[in-house]
Amino acid sequence: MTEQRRQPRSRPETLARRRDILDAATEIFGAKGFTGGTLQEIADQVGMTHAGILHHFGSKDALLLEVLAHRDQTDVADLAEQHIPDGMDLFRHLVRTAFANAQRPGIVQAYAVLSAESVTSDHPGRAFFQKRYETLRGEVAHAFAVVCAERGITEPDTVADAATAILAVMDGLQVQWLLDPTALDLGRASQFAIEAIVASVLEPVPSPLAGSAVISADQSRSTV
Amino acid sequence: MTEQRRQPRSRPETLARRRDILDAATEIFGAKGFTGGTLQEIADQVGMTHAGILHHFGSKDALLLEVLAHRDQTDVADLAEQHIPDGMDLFRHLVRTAFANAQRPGIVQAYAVLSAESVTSDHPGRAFFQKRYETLRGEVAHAFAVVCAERGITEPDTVADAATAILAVMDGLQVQWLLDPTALDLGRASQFAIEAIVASVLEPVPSPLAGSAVISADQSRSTV
DNA sequence: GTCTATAACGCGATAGAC
DNA sequence: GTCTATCGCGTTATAGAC
Repeated sequence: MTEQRRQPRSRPETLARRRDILDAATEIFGAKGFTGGTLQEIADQVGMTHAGILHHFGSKDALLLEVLAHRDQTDVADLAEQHIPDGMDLFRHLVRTAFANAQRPGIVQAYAVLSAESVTSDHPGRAFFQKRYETLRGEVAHAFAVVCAERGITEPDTVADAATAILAVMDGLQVQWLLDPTALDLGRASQFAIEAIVASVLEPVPSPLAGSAVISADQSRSTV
Repeated sequence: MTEQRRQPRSRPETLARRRDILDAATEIFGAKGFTGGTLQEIADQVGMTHAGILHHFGSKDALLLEVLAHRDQTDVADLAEQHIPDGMDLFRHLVRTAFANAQRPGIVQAYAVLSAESVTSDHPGRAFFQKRYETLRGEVAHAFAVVCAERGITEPDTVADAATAILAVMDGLQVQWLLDPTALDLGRASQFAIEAIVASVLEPVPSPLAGSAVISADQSRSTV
């Protein structure tokens, strides 16, 4: 994150053309995944041939990496460069984002599909998402550190788990929502879960599951 | 779920061969996704040609559907048919499952990759995952209803959001864990999140985010 | 900078021998 | 039930005209 904007490109009209391609690629990769989407479809959408796209980006892999970088600097610009909301404001920002995401299923699907696809062997987007999650976990953990410093001490493990869990629940809710938008209210469910996690960090509750050995990794077979 | 086991197949050795193919297909589809995995790779793994696989399953799409059905009836057998843990026991079961999942990344990856891939247009596994999540949400919501009846009344929306969120956080944690197994403890983080969500249903806390308009879907640009 | 043409390959699926 | 062979198509990528 916070990469320098590289601009070694030449003509101004060329840059606009590249942006058209990036937008089309975001849509196609989001709709069909990276493996499923083809240069042909992207080319059709911007009105050129697939050879033209390869002229601009060199290869399909390189195109994906530029799509991810471009989306990130467009979408997270205000969060990463401009002003990172801190402390409790970050959690409010995340909730607002979840409500906003409900209005743009295309972008949500692109991230949901590509992030999960990236765990497959030698996927070109894997390093990007590894770094992305690492950065986001750090930002959320920092917000927890700020609010915890105001109130009391909290276990480092708890903060780490909570930060990971907040990102996880937002992602997981998106997948369920994409599969069936009528099954849940994306914003409301995200707000509920984030508040639950934040609250349990600020005021830890005794485990409601106590009363049976829970910790050991036994031979349970269910996948879920 | 709770499908009748269909056994219109003939020879006993053929059934064993089919099972070999299903296991190999689970591994390949899990490692490379449905679109990315090929019949050739699956065939190599069981020592035959791709034509042989098509003889048994007819098409690649049909093979995926049988993989999903087979995995489901194998893994969730005890949960769905035998004895569905109820009330608080279900949440304990989910936590145990998360710890157990940390010992079998292959299966975890198969579900993570295929469920996210299934949101893409006309994916053959889409209906399966829609139904799967619908069923799981129902089971978790029922567990909430049981524990709520013991203690007090809770909003239906809250129960629905909590049920969805528990499944979501388990899925989302799996993706982050697959991308970097050292970044989080899958079982511990799942337990933390599930306890936080269950606790906030049983003893609702005033929103820790209060103090600023949070609800409205504004023009936030961040994706997260 | 975009095109046409083509190379080189892999895919799923089918046909028919054994 | 498994094989070989092949069809037909789509893919990424390259070469070269304009």
